[in-house]
Amino acid sequence: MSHSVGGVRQAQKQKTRQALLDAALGLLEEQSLSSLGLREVTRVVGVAPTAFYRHFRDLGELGVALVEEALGSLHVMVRAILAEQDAAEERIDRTIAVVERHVREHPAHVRFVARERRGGVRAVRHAIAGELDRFAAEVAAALKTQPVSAGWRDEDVRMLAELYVDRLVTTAAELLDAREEGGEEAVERVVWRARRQLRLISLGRRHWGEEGQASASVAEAEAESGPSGLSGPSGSAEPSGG
Amino acid sequence: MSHSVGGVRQAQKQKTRQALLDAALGLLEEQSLSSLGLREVTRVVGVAPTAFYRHFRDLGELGVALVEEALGSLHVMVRAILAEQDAAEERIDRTIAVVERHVREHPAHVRFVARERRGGVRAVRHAIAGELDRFAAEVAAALKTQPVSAGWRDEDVRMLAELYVDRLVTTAAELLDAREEGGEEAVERVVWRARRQLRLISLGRRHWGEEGQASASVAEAEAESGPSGLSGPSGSAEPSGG
DNA sequence: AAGTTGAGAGGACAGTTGTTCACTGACTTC
DNA sequence: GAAGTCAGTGAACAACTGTCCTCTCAACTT
Repeated sequence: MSHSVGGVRQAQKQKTRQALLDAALGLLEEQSLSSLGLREVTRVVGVAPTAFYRHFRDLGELGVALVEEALGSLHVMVRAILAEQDAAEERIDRTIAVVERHVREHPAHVRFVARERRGGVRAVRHAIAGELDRFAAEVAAALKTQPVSAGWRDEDVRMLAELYVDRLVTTAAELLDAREEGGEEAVERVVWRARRQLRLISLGRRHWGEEGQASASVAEAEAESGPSGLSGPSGSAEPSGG
Repeated sequence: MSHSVGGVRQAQKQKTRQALLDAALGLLEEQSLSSLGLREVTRVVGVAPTAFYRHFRDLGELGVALVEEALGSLHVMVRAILAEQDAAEERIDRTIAVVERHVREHPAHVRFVARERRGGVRAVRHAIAGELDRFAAEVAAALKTQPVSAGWRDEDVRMLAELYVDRLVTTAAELLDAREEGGEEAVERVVWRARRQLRLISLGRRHWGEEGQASASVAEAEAESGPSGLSGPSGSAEPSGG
């Protein structure tokens, strides 16, 4: 048993590594990553500043690790939402309930992602963007299987998924703010708004294709270029060469 | 002329104050407010660190001033969008064009708002939230005058306005990222997506009321409670007492 | 013309920061 | 059981931070 990669040694290392992550996450509740200090983190853990380097090159690297931790558990969440095959209305309620639960159980993670998504550390921004991208891809795949998506172009399903994901992240962040600054009343207001907005989006979705994609001829022209080609029918039309 | 409040004196003061704001805004392109240093700012301007205190108590106060500067000009922008009475499709194109222009002309302001909206400085977060709230109110007032909004409840117009505003802010931030990290192609992708998402929302808006507000009886019950009361019809119903 | 004001300078203060280096000693391997 | 690995230590480093105090001197007031 003691032959393969070390046992107690690596376990203890992982333990302090996790302690560093936890301490950082705690400190990040009231500041942003780019202002967080290395010593500040090690002080909370109760370890020498130099010990930090055994685990991360710098705080940016720790930040990226935090992203994985925060958004990894999120993939579990989306499965929960997409698993059930409810009607549109119940699906919205379930979705929001899951978001509420997630915010309640992982407030620091939610705050971290919301804050650092546009934060001052490039590597972390990219890590979050990448993770949310994977997230959107999952949602898109699930949306595609639903009857409402019949006849939809893949890029359109994807743009809808991205709209949903962004809305959920935003709602989670707002929910968090409301929870600790506005009280029960503010929370209810956020929930109410999120529900209605999702309802409206879902409504737009159901009527997409009827008249949403402009005229038929334009829709055809677009079908060949796609999202990466040009910006479609508009006042400021781009050349199709791209 | 020299009788009333000072002339040259106050003018010079305003000048260095503006220099401090500009310097801070520049430095904030690559870090967040909570990591910005007082000395860092004064060094760029070329004044003594202590001079800072003549204008702001601390960097948080400077941040709030930056919010006003950044979001003040934004109100002009919304007037431009809402002024024209185009058809829905052209309105979307015009809107996005205005956003693109704004991002091109005030990139640092856009980045600042996007970053500090969920940033680590409470006072600044609140300032941004307040300003975006005023902004949403303006949009709501404009939406209300449009024929499509006939029969809409005020809270629903407001929630739509907030959806639009959030989408525009997000789009501006994404546009900025794309512009300086992804090249022309990435910018076009963002524009394409934003256009489609607005289109879908606008579509949902046109069909709101047909079936969007659940059943009639429930819609009635909601009409009395409103957004601040409780969360309306859902699986996890709240008591009406609050 | 004399007196007041206040923006900014400059020095000094105690703390804090990230990073380096040689070190210890419990665990792992042979 | 000897040898080696390596997570964590502790001291020292130069650089930096925000804030305090006293000072100057141009612009203003009367």
